Amino acid sequence: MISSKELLISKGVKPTLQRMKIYKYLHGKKTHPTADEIYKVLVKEMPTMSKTTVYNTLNMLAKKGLISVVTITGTEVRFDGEMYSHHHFLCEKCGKVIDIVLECPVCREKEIFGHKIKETHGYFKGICGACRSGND
Amino acid sequence: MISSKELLISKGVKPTLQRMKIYKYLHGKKTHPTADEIYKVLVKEMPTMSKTTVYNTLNMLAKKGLISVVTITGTEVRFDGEMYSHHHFLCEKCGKVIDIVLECPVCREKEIFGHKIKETHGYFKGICGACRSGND
DNA sequence: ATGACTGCAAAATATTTGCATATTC
DNA sequence: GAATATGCAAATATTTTGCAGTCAT
Repeated sequence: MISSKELLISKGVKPTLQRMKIYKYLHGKKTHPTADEIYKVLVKEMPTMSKTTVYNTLNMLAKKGLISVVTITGTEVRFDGEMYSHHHFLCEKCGKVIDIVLECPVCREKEIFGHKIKETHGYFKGICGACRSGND
Repeated sequence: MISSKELLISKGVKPTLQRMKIYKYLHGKKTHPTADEIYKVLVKEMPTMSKTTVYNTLNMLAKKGLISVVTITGTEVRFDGEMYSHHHFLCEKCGKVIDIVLECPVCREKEIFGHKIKETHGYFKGICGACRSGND
């Protein structure tokens, strides 16, 4: 079991305190927070944390392949600390983004119609189970 | 062959001049413009066209199922006038959003893990054929 | 001391809202 | 003339940028 710190180092990322806090906050979390949500939580325990650093770090971690970007809502970018292949479901009622783990042949493609594929994202939109049964 | 006007009426949308212009601009177009791009084009031939109306109309048409929302970039919402099922490819180099028509078993699902699915979106990101071969 | 990182403030971008005017049935 | 639609301006939300200060090697 490799530590978060070693993981960052192995990808060539200098493990500063801010970066560790941000990465650890995302990793293993089932929610898919925005940069602003992450900032608001972390600034409480680290008052000097700035939003710029949160954005810088998230974009850098995404580029390094350590976290992934979820653009399901369109008006804001959400982040996911889990890198195994999975889809996302957005509930139109409660706004939650839920992980959907399934086999998807289309996601295995690395090239299509001459275009080189680096990332694949599958998004579903609808009403989640909890909202359907009235258990928010 | 049903006209755009009749199509809007059949979905309960009053076919005002502004709405017709916006719908016609999107429908049959292969690009996936933002609200701002649509506004900039249409305001030239119709100087009173306002951005508010463009946003209102696009959101309303999307809700009525006449156009679809493409959230592949995350920082802005794009719109697609074609409603047949297809995926999208975003080129990281030139920024183009390209339609990808393929068979996808996952897209046929109407419910998953108890969640009611209303929409499915498949997004690919990478380098498009033109950028790979240097023909921008 | 050099280069990398952080953080504040301001700018840029995208979208929504309040409200007054105009249009339609 | 009531309801609906439009349009301007202002507000809000999200993300990026410029730059000065800090930290680590």
